[in-house]
Amino acid sequence: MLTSISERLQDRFDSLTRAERQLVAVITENYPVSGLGSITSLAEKAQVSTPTVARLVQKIGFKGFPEFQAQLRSELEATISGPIAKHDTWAEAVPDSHILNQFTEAVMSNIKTSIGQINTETFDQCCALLADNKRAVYVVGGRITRAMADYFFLHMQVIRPGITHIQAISNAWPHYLLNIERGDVVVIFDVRRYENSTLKLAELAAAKGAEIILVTDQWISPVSRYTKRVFASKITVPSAWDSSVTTLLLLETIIAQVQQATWPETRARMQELEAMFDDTKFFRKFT
Amino acid sequence: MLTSISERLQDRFDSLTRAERQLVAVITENYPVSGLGSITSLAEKAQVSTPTVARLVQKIGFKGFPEFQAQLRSELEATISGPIAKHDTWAEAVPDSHILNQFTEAVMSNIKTSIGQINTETFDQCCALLADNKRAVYVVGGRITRAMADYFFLHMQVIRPGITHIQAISNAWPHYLLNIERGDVVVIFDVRRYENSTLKLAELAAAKGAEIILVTDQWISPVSRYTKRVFASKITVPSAWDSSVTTLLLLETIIAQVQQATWPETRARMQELEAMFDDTKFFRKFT
DNA sequence: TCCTATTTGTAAAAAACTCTTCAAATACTT
DNA sequence: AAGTATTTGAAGAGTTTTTTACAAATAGGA
Repeated sequence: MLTSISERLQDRFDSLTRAERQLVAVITENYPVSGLGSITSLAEKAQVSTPTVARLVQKIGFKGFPEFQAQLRSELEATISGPIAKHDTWAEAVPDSHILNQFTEAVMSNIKTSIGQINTETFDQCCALLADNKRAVYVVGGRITRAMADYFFLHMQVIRPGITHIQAISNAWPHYLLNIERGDVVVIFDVRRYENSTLKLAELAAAKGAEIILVTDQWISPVSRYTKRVFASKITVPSAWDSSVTTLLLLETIIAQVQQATWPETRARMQELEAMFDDTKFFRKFT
Repeated sequence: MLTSISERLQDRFDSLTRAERQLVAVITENYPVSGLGSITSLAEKAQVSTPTVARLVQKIGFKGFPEFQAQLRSELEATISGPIAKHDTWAEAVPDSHILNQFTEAVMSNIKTSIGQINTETFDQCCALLADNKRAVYVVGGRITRAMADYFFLHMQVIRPGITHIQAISNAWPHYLLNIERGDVVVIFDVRRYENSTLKLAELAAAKGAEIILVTDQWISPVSRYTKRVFASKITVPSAWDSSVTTLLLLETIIAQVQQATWPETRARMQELEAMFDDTKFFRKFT
């Protein structure tokens, strides 16, 4: 296996010349950042000439400076990224090339990117809106996002009263709009291909003074023109389809947060539900 | 004080254009290493043109790409001299203690554990079964898993004919059973609290000689007594609720794999669907 | 539907960088 | 101390990278 650059430099240090040692000292001192600039700047910092640098990297086995730098970058990547990116933990059981691995890696990366970009203030504000029982909540899903909207609705329904699921795709949605009042919350799901009916619905809801929360993809649905509360998830994966995993993660986090905020009031609802399950014997006893 | 590049990018994210957002996603994903190569390689990775990169860095206040890179290096220097481990991408923007972080970390860990435990042979076999058009496929969801079953159904419906969604909770399911034949595939979703009707349905389906695929949680539904094809996901998170993220990831991977396996036959179906969308103008043009 | 504004990429010019050549400087040997 | 071998940097050739100018494509509005 290829050894790291700093190792190679250390190994050959004895056989190097004065100018080269000077150079190695500079590279090692602030490793590996100092090697990431231009060959010129590195030479200047070490007070040697550029040919000296070029010769050194060739000496330790690279075709040229750019190749040396590329290696440096890839080492850096390995250093910086945590165990997740390196898939050390789970790659062992599954061959790298298997789709399970490829897919999981892509999803992990999507999650990291998307969650990192979320503004926590926006997040907290949205949760506060959803936890406010005085505001009615409407959940709007489209063709693709139907399942996500349904999942969100299902949980929120247990947590709080006054929640309604609107299928933006159906003909019935204008009727729901009649009930929307100023201050109500409308959670809109819209990913590519963005749906015209959803956009129209958003426009009307905004006109009625509703607070709109938009859950969308990295390309951002045009619904965003009616609200500042936007959650954009990265959804591209090695598949003919887009991934909803990041979106689901976001939803579950929102659910957890709202649940926590409303716990005192929700507690009773939850217990009632539990009791109902026990009575009906609809479910098996929790194992 | 000068703000960091990733901050600058995220601050202005809303006001950026499509190509620029693509670019930001790539930069952020493997930050900051991806920005340390040439402008050309960065542009290629993000699938945008080099001028787009040049324009973006100017937009966020640099004279040119080299200056941008210099700043990136100096940030890196500051980061590296400190604890490297702290550098997780999402940890920068989100305080450690925030629920977004706790939740994401828990989910990541669930994913790692669950995907690692999957037997690739079982996985491949299941995909092969689902890709076989000669077998009818039935998808069975319960109360909690309804949304997951629906999501799976929605995608499979596009990929292949002969797929049916059964709500195990409804009264209608015995009728569906009549149609099940030897060799048909029944995909059953069952997480705690395991539902009696689902178990009964599995028993009957097994008696008719159906191939059962079970998607369940870490405690494994009793349906497992009727099949060896079991996918168990870890679903515990810091919440009053269980997480479905890992399950969804599994489903999407199966969808991707089946899609790939049946591509030649599916291609036509997909194109027809696309054409329909274009005709109906139901959706907006993909941005 | 057409028109305007914006966005995006192509292509070529400008700039920067990398590498090679060669001669001067240095170190080493006899 | 002189000769030889090695090391080093200046300079420029050749390459790549960055930037700019402009035209095509796209989106949004009338």
